Amino acid sequence: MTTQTKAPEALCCPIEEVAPQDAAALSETAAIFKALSDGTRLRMLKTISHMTEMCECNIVPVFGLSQPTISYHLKVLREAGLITSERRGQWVWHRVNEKAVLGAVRQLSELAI
Amino acid sequence: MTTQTKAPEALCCPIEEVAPQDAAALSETAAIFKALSDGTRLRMLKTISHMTEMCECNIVPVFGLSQPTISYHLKVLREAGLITSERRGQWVWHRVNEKAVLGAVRQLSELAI
DNA sequence: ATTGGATATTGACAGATCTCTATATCCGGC
DNA sequence: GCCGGATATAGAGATCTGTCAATATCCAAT
Repeated sequence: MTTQTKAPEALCCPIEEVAPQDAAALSETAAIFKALSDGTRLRMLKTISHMTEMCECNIVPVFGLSQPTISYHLKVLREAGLITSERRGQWVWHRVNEKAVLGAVRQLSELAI
Repeated sequence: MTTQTKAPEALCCPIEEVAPQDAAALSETAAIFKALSDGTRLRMLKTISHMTEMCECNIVPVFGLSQPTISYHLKVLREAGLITSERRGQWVWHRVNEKAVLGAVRQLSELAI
């Protein structure tokens, strides 16, 4: 925050901020993208989506990572709202939350307008 | 990679990996999402998109961050392919690369199928 | 109640990320 | 050629992230 740059009005574009409510929506979207920003988590999502639903015991052997690490990634995805998890007896089943994914898709699309 | 979990065939779903070429595409997509996973960068993208194109001297005063930090974020976005930058005289103008954004949109959409 | 397998949590560590200050580079005008 | 403003790079520090081993918790079956 040191070097103050001053743009000549005639040559540079006028300054315009993102509206506050947009900024709030964007930071929520950023949280979703943060969850999506890891190759392992993306592959997990893709795999779960493809299988419709999966339990962790079947996710673990696929990714070459420890069970706690997979559990951690599932938690990140869950807290971002990208998957839902349901316990059935001993196992916990995970599925992709299409609504959340499509919400992110929409936010992202708007950047290309 | 310690605790081996073994799922009973009858109760758990069969294991299925993501195809290698999909995995490669996904890790490329993850790189784009990594660039999108920061609130500041998302707001920058939104602002640039809204203004069609912007030069850094006008981006800097909007975000309350130092010029080098903005320069860094622009570089991250550029290296992810999300913006293109063109020098005109003293200034560098940035615009959103719609193609890259839409590519990410498509990858993301497929997770919700 | 005890046992064993599935999942979650904790603590630790290496590496990445974001931010700054300071400085360098680039470019147009004088 | 020099100066001043715009942009880029380098170095440093604080924080966040992904991973593991160890351990705790939960559940069904015995």
